[in-house]
Amino acid sequence: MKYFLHADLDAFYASVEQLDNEGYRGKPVIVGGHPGDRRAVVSTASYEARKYGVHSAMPIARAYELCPHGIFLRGNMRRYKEKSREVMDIFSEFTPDVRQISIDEAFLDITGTERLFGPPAELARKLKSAVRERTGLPVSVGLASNKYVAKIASGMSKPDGCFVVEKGGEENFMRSLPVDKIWGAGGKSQEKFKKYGYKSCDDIYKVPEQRLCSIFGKAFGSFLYRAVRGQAAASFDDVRGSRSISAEHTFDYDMYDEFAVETAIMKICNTLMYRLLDCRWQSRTVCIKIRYEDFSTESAQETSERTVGTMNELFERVCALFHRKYKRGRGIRLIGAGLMNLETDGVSTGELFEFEDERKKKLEKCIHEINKKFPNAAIKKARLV
DNA sequence: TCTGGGGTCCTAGGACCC
DNA sequence: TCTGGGGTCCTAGGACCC
Repeated sequence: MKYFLHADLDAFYASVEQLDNEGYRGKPVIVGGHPGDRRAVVSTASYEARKYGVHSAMPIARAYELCPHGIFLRGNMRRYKEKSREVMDIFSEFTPDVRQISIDEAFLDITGTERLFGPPAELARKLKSAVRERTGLPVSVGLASNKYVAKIASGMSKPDGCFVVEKGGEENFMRSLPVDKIWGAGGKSQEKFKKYGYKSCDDIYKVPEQRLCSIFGKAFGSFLYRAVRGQAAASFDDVRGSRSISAEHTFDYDMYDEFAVETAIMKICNTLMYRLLDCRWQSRTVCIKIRYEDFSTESAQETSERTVGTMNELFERVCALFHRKYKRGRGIRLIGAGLMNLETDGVSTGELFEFEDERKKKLEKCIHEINKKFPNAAIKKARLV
């Protein structure tokens, strides 16, 4: 019988800030931007800030209205990644099977660890105090016989808690919950639940799988059927296949100047290319994303025979897509680009790099290495300065 | 108060092949 | 003269997560 623990750091970015700055402790900390940062949103709000109604994804301007005396910070990803690493390392001391699913949470397969750490609840207690003592961070924990229920359980235990779902109790546990606790059912699905009169998971439990599938589509219908029964989601344990990387930029003001948009695209391609070099993957598919002033969003992608070799090539391909897709005269709110269907490097598609390309490729690698070693030197294309 | 950035997965339709 | 069914790949858009 399998047993899983889901660990989730509480208000992670805000907690790190409070750890690093004594003056922030016990105060409402809001990470995401400064008041006055146009179009910024809340990334994380400390529990003190949540009391004022501030929450993730809320515009900073709104958060400032609700909590004008709050401490507003832009955040420091490098520091958060560092703390995340420390925590994940501690998790690894409890089981070799740690699956990190985001910067601040992970699943631990703790099947068969009883002899070392005692029963699951005891292990959870030890894990929580190890994280607290060695990193200073609070973590919430959920325990159950599958990952899905463990995840829901940790949510119930927040903040700084531990929630155990006993073996065999998964179904009753799920049925007792309101539909807004279903992980994987967001705003659109909640609206649909309302429309059909589903208030609790038990309401959904009573609906036949076929009917759920006809209402919500095949995959999501089956997912719901299993979820309210406390069963593991099928898609949960498998290895992910295709991967992608992307970068985007929201302009402070809607942009009408195509040259300026191209410059933004160049910056984005620059970032993407270096990230591609870092992860040592390859891609033949590039994509563009345009969000207009009315928030409507369009995207286009194109797959070619050739893998993307240089920053210039990427830039040209993304620009071509942009000009094909862009509806002239409309204000652009956001521009983004990405590389999809990443394949492992080395299984090279035998591209015929011309001499010049090979040379550029090497040059880009060198510049990247230098920039990594000397972050302050920042070698850039003239257009990006 | 207008709504970030970086991802994953699903769906539906079209092209193309057998 | 139009027509079937299945499989795969690609594309655009949408939902969702942290």
